[in-house]
This record gives sequence, structure tokens and C-alpha cells, in this order.
Amino acid sequence: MSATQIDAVTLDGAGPLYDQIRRAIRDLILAGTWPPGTSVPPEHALMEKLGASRMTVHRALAQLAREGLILRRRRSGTVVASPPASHAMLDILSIPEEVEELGQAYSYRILQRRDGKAPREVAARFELGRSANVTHLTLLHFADGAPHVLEDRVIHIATIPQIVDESFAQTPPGDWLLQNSLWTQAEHAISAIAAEPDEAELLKIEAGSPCLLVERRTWNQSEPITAVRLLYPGGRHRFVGRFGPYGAV
Amino acid sequence: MSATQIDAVTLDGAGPLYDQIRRAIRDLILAGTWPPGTSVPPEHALMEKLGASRMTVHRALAQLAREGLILRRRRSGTVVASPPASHAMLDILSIPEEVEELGQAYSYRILQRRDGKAPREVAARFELGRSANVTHLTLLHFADGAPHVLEDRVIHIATIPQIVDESFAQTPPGDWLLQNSLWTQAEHAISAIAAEPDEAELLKIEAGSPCLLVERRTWNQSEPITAVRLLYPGGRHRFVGRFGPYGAV
DNA sequence: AAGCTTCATTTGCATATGCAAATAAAAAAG
DNA sequence: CTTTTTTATTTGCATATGCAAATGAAGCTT
Repeated sequence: MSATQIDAVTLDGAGPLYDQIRRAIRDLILAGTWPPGTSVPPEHALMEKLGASRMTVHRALAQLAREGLILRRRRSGTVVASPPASHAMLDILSIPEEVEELGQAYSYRILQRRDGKAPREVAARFELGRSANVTHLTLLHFADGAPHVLEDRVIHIATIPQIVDESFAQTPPGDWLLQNSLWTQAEHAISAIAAEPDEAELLKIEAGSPCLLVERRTWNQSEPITAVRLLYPGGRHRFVGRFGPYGAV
Repeated sequence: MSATQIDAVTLDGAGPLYDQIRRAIRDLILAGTWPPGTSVPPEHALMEKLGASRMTVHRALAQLAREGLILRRRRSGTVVASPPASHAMLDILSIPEEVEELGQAYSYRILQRRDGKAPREVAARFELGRSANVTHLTLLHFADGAPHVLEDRVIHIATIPQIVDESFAQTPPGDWLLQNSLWTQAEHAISAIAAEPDEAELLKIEAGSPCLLVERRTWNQSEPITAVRLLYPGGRHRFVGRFGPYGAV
């Protein structure tokens, strides 16, 4: 446990002590200050640093563990957990994974890439100033060689500058972003639309046939990361989720 | 606090004590033994009945409160909470509410009702024996007089026998079921399909135009309650959800 | 009757203490 | 050098204790 780690934990004095501790650590994790794998100070250390009893520290950490933010093991200590890869209903965050779970071979092809100022309608998707620089990508994903989904994506360069040096030759942008950025907020919208002629041609379906449109935007603390539009040929796809009245099962 | 209430709480001896208590109470709530509004015995009473310390009982109850299953107030005590009405992304459980939230006037019309043995394809939707009796309903929901969604629903009579005496003249079946049954499991599937000619006519759209199809099935402890197929005209509807990497926001 | 005060109940929070379980690392044994 | 044993660290669980905060109910005042 390095001193830098524990010194980052500071309380704000608002509300119950155990909750201040919980929030302090949660925020360090969500802000990326403590990336996944970072070891969290042991209860004793936090206890001394914060002047709280062990039970109180324990209560905060136990709750974070229940929420899945940290992993705790006796003797080895506590580490920051990796965010769960997939997430119920609509969290097909990784298309390669989605395809491989269907037992099909995955491949993809980049159709177009442009870097520069965001055109008006693209900027609107993000509620972003038009002066912002973005990378605009169009690509097609295949399952067993057949078109699976058409992706149209905009990435906010200011949030992830290293994107300009990435060719996406090895990893499609969705997965690359999952590895190279941290997101704290996402929004999904799902709707049904008819395929435009150019889209239909790429997906090898009839123009006008029904497609499922998933639009997703992600942010890190109110700073936009990416907006993506995924067009799935209608009949071949369904999104399924299970849950109970009190939450996902 | 009546004796009947507290006597229902029994432990199974498996795992930590606080968790046995938590599960015991949770199960009473989920099974419907303690319906919403029932008052939960105070910590002192549980403490005596179960032979645990107050802190341990408190830990179990505090966790249930965080999960939203119970409501706690100082002095007035603890009561079983009502299940949350709507639920993130796809939990448009009540169509009247959905329409009214859009600021439109809601109405509906029953197109057809048949009671009897489930036809083969209907039974399949439920993974149900063909001998099971079901009520089969078709209805159309309107928003400001315009067709909003087409509903096709099957209800398992054995689970809710009182359905045979219900005309659904006042309340559409979805809402009636919410009030008259308890569900512990639901499954959603969402897909895009082209409207069949008869469906298109009812919804006043072009045959073949894209529609969003939501299929939902609900159970109470593995006993089927209902299966429903909701067909929304494509362009006019989208389902939106927000969440963070660790769960819904 | 309406408002105020007091009282009693119930939950919420924090501490101190002790022991148990898991297990990484060190020590001992072969 | 490898295997076994011991030790020490860290988390997990439960208890006992004390006080604080909220608030329903009862009693009191005017």
C-alpha cells in the first residue's frame, strides 16, 4: 500500500461517516484515479488515516463489494474490480463477443474514416459544440461472413486524444474504447426503422425491410466519449432480458 | 405486530446469520406472505425471536431497505414496500401510464376474447402443456384517438382463476394483472418486424412497414402468469434507458 | 378544539472487542 | 530443491453498548 493511494482518500463531512468513506472510495474508482487492479488500503490503514473504527470502515467496504466495485479476499486484501463486461438487456457493448456467443466467426471491415470538425447533425447527436473535433467511422461487422450489423460511430477526440494514432486494424472501435476509456454514463435508445437503400445494400437485405436501431451514447462525468448507431437486420435479431420486480435477476 | 407475522420468520441455518435473516424476510415478501404495506416486526422483536443481536438484525433489515424491499422510519417502524411501478428501459408495464406520460389521452378497445384450451402455438410461448386453460385477448390501445399499440395476450387461468369473472371493461388486462397478481420473474424480448396486412390495418400504417415488437412473459415462482406481444408502429416509438457500468442510474 | 410539550418507541450510527476463516509468505523438514 | 508446516495478515461475522434523531401518541394549556 503506497502512501499515494491512501492519501487520495478524503472525506467531505456530509452525512454518515460510513457513507462518506464509501463515496470517497467509489469516486476515486469512478474517476479512474484507482484503475481496476489497484489495491485498496486495508481496513487498518483506512481506520488510522480516517480516524474511524474498523467496523465503520468495514461497512463502507462491504457495501462497495456488494455493488461490485471492489473485490475482497482475506489475507490478500482488496482490489478495484474490472467493470462487468456485459450488462443485462441491451449491454451488448462488444460486438465480437456478441457474435462469438452465437457460435459464429467474427470479422469486420472499416468502410470509412474521417477526422475533423463535427458536421452539424453529428454534433447534435452529442449536444456538442460544432467546433469539436471528432473521428467519424463507418464499419460493417460480419458473423460467419454474413453482414451482422452496420455501425456508424462518432468519437470525441478531446476526451481520448490517443485515438488519432489508432488504426483500428486489430480491434474494432467499440472494443478499443472499452479498453482505452472509462465511462460512467450511457444512454440507449432502441427503435424500429426501415432500411435505406444504401444501408440495405451493405447488409444484403431488401431496401425498406425492418431493422432494429440501437443508438447509444456514453460519457465520462458529463464529458462525451462516443455516440454510435447500430443497425441490425430485423428478423434475425432480438434482445432479451430477464428481471424481477426489484431489479435484474 | 401480530404473532402470526413474526412466527413466519424462520431461518435455514445456511451461511451467515445476518444473511439468513435477510433471506427469510425477503422470501416472505416475494412469496406474497407479507404483501406491500404489511408491517415488519421491529428489531427488538426479531432479536428475541431469532436469538440474534440487534446489530445483526439491523444489518439484515438495512440491506433490504437499500434493495428497496422495505421502508423504514424511526418510531413508525418498518413496512413492506410496494414494488416500483416502472423499471428502467423496458418496463413499460402499464400502457395507460405510458400514454399519459406523453401527455396524450388514453383509451382502448377489446377486439377479441376467447377462453379455453391453449392452441399449440400459444402454448409454446409459455412452454406450457396444451391442456392448460388460457384466456386469449386481443386489444388495441389508443393515444389521443390514434392507434398506439396492438396487444395480443394470453393469461394462464390456473394461476389467476378470478380472471374468468373479469370483463376488462374498466381496466385493460395488463394493468388488471399488475393489481391482481404478483410476479417474481419477467422476460423481455425486443425485435423489429414488418407489419402483417391485418396488423397494419388496425394500426393504420402501411403493410410491411417496420414495427417494434416487444414480447414479455411473466411468472410467479416458475408458474406462468401471462405472455404478451406488443406491436408498436416503428418510427413513432423508441425505448430509452440510462445506466452506468455498475447498473442502472 | 387547536396548538404546544413531553414521553416513549423505533431506527440510525459509531465504537470496542473477540474470535473465525482464508491464505500469502516465511520457516522448517525432507 | 521441493514439500510441508507454521505464522502473520486481512477480511468476515457477531455481540454488547451507548447515544442521537425522528416521530407517533398522549397529555397539557389556553
